[in-house]
Amino acid sequence: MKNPPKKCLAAGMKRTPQRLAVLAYLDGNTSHPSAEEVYRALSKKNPTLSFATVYNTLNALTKAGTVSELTIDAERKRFDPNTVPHHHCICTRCKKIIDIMKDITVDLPADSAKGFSVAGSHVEFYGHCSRCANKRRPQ
Amino acid sequence: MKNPPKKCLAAGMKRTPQRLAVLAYLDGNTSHPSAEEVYRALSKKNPTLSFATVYNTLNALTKAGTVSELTIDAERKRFDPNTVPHHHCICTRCKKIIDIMKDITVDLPADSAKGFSVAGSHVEFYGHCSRCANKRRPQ
DNA sequence: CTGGCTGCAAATCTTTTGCATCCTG
DNA sequence: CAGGATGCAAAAGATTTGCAGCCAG
Repeated sequence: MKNPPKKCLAAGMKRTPQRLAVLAYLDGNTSHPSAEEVYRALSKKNPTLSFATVYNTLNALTKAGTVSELTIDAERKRFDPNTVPHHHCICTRCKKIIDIMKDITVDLPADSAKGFSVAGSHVEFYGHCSRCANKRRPQ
Repeated sequence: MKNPPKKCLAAGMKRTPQRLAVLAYLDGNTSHPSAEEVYRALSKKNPTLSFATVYNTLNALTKAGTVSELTIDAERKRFDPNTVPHHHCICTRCKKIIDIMKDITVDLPADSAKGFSVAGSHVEFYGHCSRCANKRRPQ
């Protein structure tokens, strides 16, 4: 339960130390980091790591389907190693994003979008996380 | 049904021609335009309109609650004059965003996010719109 | 070896901001 | 008439890209 299977690079992607570092950082990470957060976290131990490589790697991993790009934060892209479809709770106070791994059945109401064929859905719950619900100030 | 009540500027906001133009463009608009689209659409008729004013105005309208800022497109912010909570269908082919004005009941599954108090929710349906479902190429 | 990767810097794109001027209330 | 609003240009932030050198396969 503590060590989910390590992510692997998709076939055809060279196993460079930079890519493996990004992959290791993301693996099992539920903090939905932005590219900058990935860079900052890794540049300490990998002084040569460049911003461009982080972006290139994240984009390559996204294209390969190894990670997902989240459109949840208007200011920047966030990345999620959890590629299983799931939903999110977003704390409007501290901005924390919590994964909801349970299935949620949502049906497109009849007569809503004529002829739209649904392939999937994503639910965002807005509100206060447990910490913020009980405090005056965020986090 | 064709002319929804005209949007008004919030109390305290000066009624400048630029703001009224942005407001008129957005009123009843269901295309979820980005700041650039608003600017491009209006700069033809309002040659003096500046990008900065469009951004300032959109931000002011958002703060006043007159329009909503959508976090649906990873590339840029989009704006929606429809401030009634609603949901969206997103065509993964032509990128069209269709409003779903019907209520959708979504419950946060028990035991999901301990202590999270839900204030609202937003559902995004992914799939193909009617046009794209029947064609080989987008739109 | 060789093409894919990397790091660097410069370029792009989106959005914000400083400031002098303008104009609504 | 005053303070908020505008336009311009520059700044800031996020992301991408060109290119020469490097290294995994």
